[in-house]
Amino acid sequence: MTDALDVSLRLVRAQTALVKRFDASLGGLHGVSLADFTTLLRLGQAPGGRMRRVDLAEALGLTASGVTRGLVPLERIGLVTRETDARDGRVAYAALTDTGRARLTDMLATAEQVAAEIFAAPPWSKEDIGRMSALLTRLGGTGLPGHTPAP
Amino acid sequence: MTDALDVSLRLVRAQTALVKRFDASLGGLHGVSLADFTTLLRLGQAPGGRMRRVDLAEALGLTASGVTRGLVPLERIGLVTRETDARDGRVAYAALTDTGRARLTDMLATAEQVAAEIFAAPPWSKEDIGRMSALLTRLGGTGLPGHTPAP
DNA sequence: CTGATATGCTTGAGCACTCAAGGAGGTCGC
DNA sequence: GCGACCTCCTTGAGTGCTCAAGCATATCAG
Repeated sequence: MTDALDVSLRLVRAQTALVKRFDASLGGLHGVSLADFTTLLRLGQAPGGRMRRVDLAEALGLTASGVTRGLVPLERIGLVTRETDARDGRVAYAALTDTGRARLTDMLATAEQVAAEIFAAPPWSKEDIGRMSALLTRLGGTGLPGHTPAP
Repeated sequence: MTDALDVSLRLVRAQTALVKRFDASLGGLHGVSLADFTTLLRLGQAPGGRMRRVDLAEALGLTASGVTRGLVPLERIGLVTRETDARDGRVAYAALTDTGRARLTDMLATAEQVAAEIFAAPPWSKEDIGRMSALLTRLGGTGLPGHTPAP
C-alpha cells in the first residue's frame, strides 16, 4: 500500500475518533453535537451573526437539505432564528440569537479545551500543527476561511 | 480560535471531501464505497483472508452491529462469505472469497491512484506525509497496524 | 406581459451508522 | 450438572446525513 493511501485511511479513521471526543464533551456540557457547534461557530463568524442558508451549507460542506434539517433543533432550543429577506422572498437567513451567541462562547471554550487536550498528548510542535493545517486546507476543498500565511 | 481547534475542524472537513472522492472512483469503477473497500482491505491483510466479525469491527473502528450491516451487501454480491468456527459456536468469520480477493486487487489500484492524485496536488514532501501519518495515528486511537518507524 | 430558466429552500425516501436489548453459545465455581 | 456470568452476534429504533423531486420566487428575453 502506498503512503498516500495509508495516510488517507488514517485520516478517515482519525476523524471518527476526534468527532466522538468533541461530541462527548460538547454534548455533556452543552447538549449539542460537534456539527451543531460548527454551525453556530460559522454563524458567529459571519457579519451580523447571520447567513443565508445556502451559504451556510457551503461553509459547512453540507447540502442545503442537511442545513435545513440540522437547524431545526437549534431553532427549537432558541439558539438560532429564521429571518427573511425583504428584497428576495426566496432566501431565509439563519441568525444567531443573543442566547445563541452567549452559549456559543461557552461552547467555544469547551471545544478549545478538547482540542488542546487532543494535541497536547503527542509531542508535536506548533509548526507541525501548522503544516498539518495547511495540508488539510488543501484536502478539504473550498469552504474554510483559508488561514493564508503572510508572504 | 486556537490552532488546535482550527486544525481539528479542518480535519473533519477534509475527511468528508476525501471520502467523497474515494466513493466516486470506487463506486464508479467497482460499485463499492470507501467503507466497503476498507473492510475488504482489512480482510485481505488478515491471515487466511478472514477475521472474526468482532475483530473486524475493532479494526475498522465500528461497532459490531455496523459490521453486521455493512457485510450484508458484500456477502450478497459474493465478495465475502460467512464461515463458522467448529470450536466456538458463537463466532462467525467474515472471509474474502476468491472473487473478493481478485476484485480487491483492482480496487486497491484504484484507491492508490486516487490517493496519489489527492496528494500530488499540494507540493508536500514524503516526510510531510509521514509526519502527518504519525500524528493521525495518535489521533485515531487504536485499530490501525501502526506504521512504527525504524528506530 | 408572458414564458423559460435559474435560485433558495423544504420534503420524502433511503442509507450507514449508533445504542440498547436480546438470543445463542461458552466458561467457571461449586 | 447447574446456575451465574461472559462473549459474539443480530435486530429494532433512532439519528444525521444524502439525493431527487417539488414549490415559490426571481430574472430575463421577446
